[in-house]
Amino acid sequence: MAVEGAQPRVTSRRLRTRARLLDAAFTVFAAKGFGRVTIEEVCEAAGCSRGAFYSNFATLDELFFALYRQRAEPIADQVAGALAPDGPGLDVPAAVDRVTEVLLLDLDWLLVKTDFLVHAARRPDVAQTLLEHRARLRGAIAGRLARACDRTALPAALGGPDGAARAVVAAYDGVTTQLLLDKDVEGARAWLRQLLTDGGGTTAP
Amino acid sequence: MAVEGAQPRVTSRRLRTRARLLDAAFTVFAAKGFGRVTIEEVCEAAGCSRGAFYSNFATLDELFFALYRQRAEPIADQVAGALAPDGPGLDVPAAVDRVTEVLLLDLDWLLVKTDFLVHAARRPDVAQTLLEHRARLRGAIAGRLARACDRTALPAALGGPDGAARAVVAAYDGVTTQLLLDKDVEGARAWLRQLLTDGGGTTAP
DNA sequence: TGTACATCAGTGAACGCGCGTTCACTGATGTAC
DNA sequence: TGTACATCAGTGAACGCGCGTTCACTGATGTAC
Repeated sequence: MAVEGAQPRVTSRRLRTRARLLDAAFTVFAAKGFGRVTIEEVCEAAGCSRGAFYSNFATLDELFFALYRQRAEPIADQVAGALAPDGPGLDVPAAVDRVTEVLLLDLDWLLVKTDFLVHAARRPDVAQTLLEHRARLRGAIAGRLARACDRTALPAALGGPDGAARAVVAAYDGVTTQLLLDKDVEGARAWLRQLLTDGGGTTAP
Repeated sequence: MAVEGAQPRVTSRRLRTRARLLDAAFTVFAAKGFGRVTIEEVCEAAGCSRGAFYSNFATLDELFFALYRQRAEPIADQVAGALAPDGPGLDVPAAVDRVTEVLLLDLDWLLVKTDFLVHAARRPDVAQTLLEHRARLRGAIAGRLARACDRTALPAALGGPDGAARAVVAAYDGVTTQLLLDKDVEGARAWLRQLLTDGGGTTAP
């Protein structure tokens, strides 16, 4: 009779519906942009009724946020993985390629992520979540750079591993902007590789 | 009797209404984001009827585009002005401060600009306009760097004035992303100053 | 400069669609025996 | 394992608001004399 954790039997059916809604949301948000999507469209793409939507989410905002979490969280792990030591020193070109693979693989995701950014920019609490996610990424990069620091001279202007990590993140953000417009994924990768490899200070003359 | 240029007497009244709509649009778009704004809201903020809106613009999209052009076009000029030679060499810190003043002055504008970016990312023709605007900015920077190039050694990784200009633009874009989240304008300026000043290779040891 | 006129920018009421939201129901899923 | 039951996830019709769009009108603005 006690209400317990108020966890009302999370059935597999429910899980499936939720997953279908999230997948559909990604497709529809990527195609049209968050602001132009209706609940009805998401439901149609997910192949379920609007009632099913309301059974799982209170608002489109909530679905959007859930979608962001679902997709963004694995990415920080993957980046950390891509930076895992492959030896005593840091093979900058290889690491850059691996990280780029994770961060710039999917134009649709960049689109949704940027939608989420402008959304977050107007809601301090959402911005907080995004800042924390970014801090995790930056931390992984800074940590890796710090460990490699004795072998790899970082340009002084960057101000240590922490500043360098900040610069790397800014480079990725900057290249994302360009990428959204020219859709030239290969160009973006090549550019980043050049900037971060030669700029990173690993190559001896 | 001939239709002539079909330019039907652009009255001052019309000009005033149009300007009011554009100003209102900026306020409302900045506050809520393009996707969440209604024609009615813009009209209310502009203090005119919806009929007046339709007399001046066909769609919200059209108004948004007009707003972008109106605000973005002077900026390229201002950046070019801020980079005008103040002597034979290039005073990097001063130039960076002046450009930053133009590009990162107004958080509301960054918000609207980013909205416009994601909008453009889904419409190739709009993206083209934005790419051209960015090319103008980049060209102004590259030109200035080229002229100063004999005195100022650019890091080789950047690949000449053109590549360096690209890097500078990416740095601004990257810092914009961070700025939208943490709203720390002063921090962003300081960071850019450090990165571009010391990284630019002007300071002799 | 003043007046009479023509045009057309802007008004605001009216229409109706699209979509968010609700809710009585149905049948899928999990539980108890 | 099979059956009977209870729950609750998901259905889809219905409601109604908000807003895009239209249009007959009014009065501001510019023109001609």
